[in-house]
Amino acid sequence: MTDSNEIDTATKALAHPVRRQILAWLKEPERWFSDQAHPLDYGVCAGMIDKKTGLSQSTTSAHLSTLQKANLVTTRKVGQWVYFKRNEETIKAFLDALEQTL
Amino acid sequence: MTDSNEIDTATKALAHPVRRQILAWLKEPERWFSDQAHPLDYGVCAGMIDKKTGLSQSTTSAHLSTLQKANLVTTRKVGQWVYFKRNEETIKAFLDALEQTL
DNA sequence: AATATATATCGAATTATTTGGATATACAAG
DNA sequence: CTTGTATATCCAAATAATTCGATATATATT
Repeated sequence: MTDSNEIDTATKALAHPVRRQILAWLKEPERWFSDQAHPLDYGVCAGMIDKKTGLSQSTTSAHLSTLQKANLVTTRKVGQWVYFKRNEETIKAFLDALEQTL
Repeated sequence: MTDSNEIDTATKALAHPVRRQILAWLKEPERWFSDQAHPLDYGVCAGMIDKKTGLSQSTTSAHLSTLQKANLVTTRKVGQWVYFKRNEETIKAFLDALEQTL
C-alpha cells in the first residue's frame, strides 16, 4: 500500500458514502447483521448488505467489487454465498500511508 | 470534521492524484517552490502550482478550489496573488475522523 | 432435468468530474 | 486611464462514476 496506484484506488473507493458505510457496518457485523442465517465468522454475505443499502442488487454488487479491487475487503465463497469481511491489514496500511504522503 | 458531510467533501477532494500531489508539495514549500519570488511564509501562490501540475491555469484553479472547499488548504490574498497553505488542523482532524469512522 | 436462490456481469441511461479556452475580475504599474 | 499580470469563473466537450433492469453463472434443492 506504499504504491501510488494502490493509494489512488483506495482513495477513489472511499470517495463514496455508501462504500464507507459498508466498511463501517462490517466493523460490527453482530450489531448490523444479527439476522444473518449463516455464521458471521464467515463474514457478511452480499445479500444482507444489499438489503441495508437500499440500492439495487447490481449496484451494491458493483460497490462491493470496488471495495474488493481496492483490497479493503476480503471475500470468501461458500456454496452460493459470498461473504465479505474488512481487510484490516490493508485498511491500516492505507491509513498509515495516507498519514505519510498526505 | 466529525460531520458526515465534511468527511464526504474531504474524501472526494482527496480522490484525485493531482490534488493529493498538491497537498504533498505544500508540505515542503521550500523544497518544491524555492523559485517563488515572494516569501514562502505567505504560502505558495497559485501560479507556482499551475506550473508544476502541467495542467491549464483554469483546471489547476478548479483543483485548488476543491481543496479549499474541503478546508484542506487555507488561502491568503496579497495584492494580485493568492497564497495557499495546508490547513494542518483540518487535515489532522480528517485523518483522525477517518480512523474512527472507517 | 427443472426450479429456485445468490451473486456477477452486461448494456444503457443518468449524473458527476475533469479539462481547457475564453472571458471576467482584481490589482499593480506606468 | 491604459496596459499587464494573477486568479477565478463561464462554457462546452470529454471522460468517469453511478445506477438499474435484464441476463448470465454458479450452486442447491426437488
